[in-house]
Amino acid sequence: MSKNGNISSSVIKRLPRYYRFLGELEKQGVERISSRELSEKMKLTASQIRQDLNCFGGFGQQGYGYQVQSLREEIGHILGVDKAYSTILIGAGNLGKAIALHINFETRGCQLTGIFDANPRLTGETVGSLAIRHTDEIEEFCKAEHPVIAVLCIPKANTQAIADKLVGLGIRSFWNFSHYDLTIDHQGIEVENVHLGDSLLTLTYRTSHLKDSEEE
Amino acid sequence: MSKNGNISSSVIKRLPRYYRFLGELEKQGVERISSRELSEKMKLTASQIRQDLNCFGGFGQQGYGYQVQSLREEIGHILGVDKAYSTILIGAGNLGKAIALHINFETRGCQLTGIFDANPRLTGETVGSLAIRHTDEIEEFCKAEHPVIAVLCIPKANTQAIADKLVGLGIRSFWNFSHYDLTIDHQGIEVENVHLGDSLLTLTYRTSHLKDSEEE
DNA sequence: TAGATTGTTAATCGATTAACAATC
DNA sequence: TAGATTGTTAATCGATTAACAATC
Repeated sequence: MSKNGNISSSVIKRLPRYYRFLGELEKQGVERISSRELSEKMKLTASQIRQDLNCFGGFGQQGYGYQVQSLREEIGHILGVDKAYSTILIGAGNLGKAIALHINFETRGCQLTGIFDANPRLTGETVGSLAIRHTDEIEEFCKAEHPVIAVLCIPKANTQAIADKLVGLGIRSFWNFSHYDLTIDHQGIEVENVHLGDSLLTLTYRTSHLKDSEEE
Repeated sequence: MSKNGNISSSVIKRLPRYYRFLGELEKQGVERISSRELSEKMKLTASQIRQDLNCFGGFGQQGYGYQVQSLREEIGHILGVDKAYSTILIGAGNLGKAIALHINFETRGCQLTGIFDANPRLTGETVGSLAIRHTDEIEEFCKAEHPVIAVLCIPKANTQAIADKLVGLGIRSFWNFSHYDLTIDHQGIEVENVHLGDSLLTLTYRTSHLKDSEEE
């Protein structure tokens, strides 16, 4: 069904957004949509939408547009929402707990199976439906459960060492929230660095450069 | 000091990362660095670094490189780390609390001055050094304190309405964590949408397309 | 001075937009 | 059939990289 070839990373970054908008439309009972209509909602050009969707195959019908439901399903399938990658979270501080509780892993092809923290006082405390385990148990857990994705909510000083160890234990992808740019040399390991601080700082930049606030 | 002109948004997005790396180098006691050395650490081309830094002015010295400390200070100043924009946070659920506690607002030109939640049971509870207020108090608070930035950690259904109201109360920038693409029509309002779910979903995509795991 | 490295211009690459023939 | 809208190719735009003269 999908043409594939080599999809540019900018297209891939837009895919979850298409998926969300189509989900919204589906909820509203919209059955078909043209690239022009969708472009108005998403503030993209219709050209770009057609170009993007065509990377993967001809999902539309000429003269008609796109079937909302089936297009959403196709994109979801491409993204992998129907997977169930076993996922562990390391670091059950404020942010770790919030991520565990706030993110719907299941609808994104992941299944949170373990939460770990180095602080023994947290061991046994539950977060959602999972009990926090001590980090000493990670190795055993990985050998038994073979998690594929690790969410890192730990201080930056430990990040690289822990990630390297996890690679040895079979982790193939990292969702990294520590204030550290994780890089893994091993082939075939994926890293998604999330820098919330950077995000805020660009907002500060734009706030201080607003047209009507030329200060200095 | 800065040339300015019109800086492309891709350069601006890289600025906080430069700032972090230079901070790290400064901590390590490194005094000077060449674009080539920095390019190796940051996995960029030396060309791009020189190109980026030159948008703002000649921070380097030919034959020598860049002074780490002063370059960092310059970039920090451009980003606005020395501002103190009064910032409010709406929605003190798991994520809201974690953001309030986990993000160092001060080092990013912001000052968290108020936390609000619609749930009256949370009113009075403290998060860090701030007591949660009821959302009914937002209007009064804004009229007295004139906050500039709002962090939105609220359900997507309410986001647009609350944001519109906040614009009327003087908020000029939004850091939006709700699962909703906030758009503001008013001129001169900045929005930074953070979609953590999208970030995870692209990681799921890449996990399912790893070279060694061609499944179907 | 010779060596190093920037600032800056030119060349390349990739992504976005425009246009239109194909087709439902 | 006529009208609408896609799929796809060509044109444009912008961002990255390469090259090198300027200069510390």
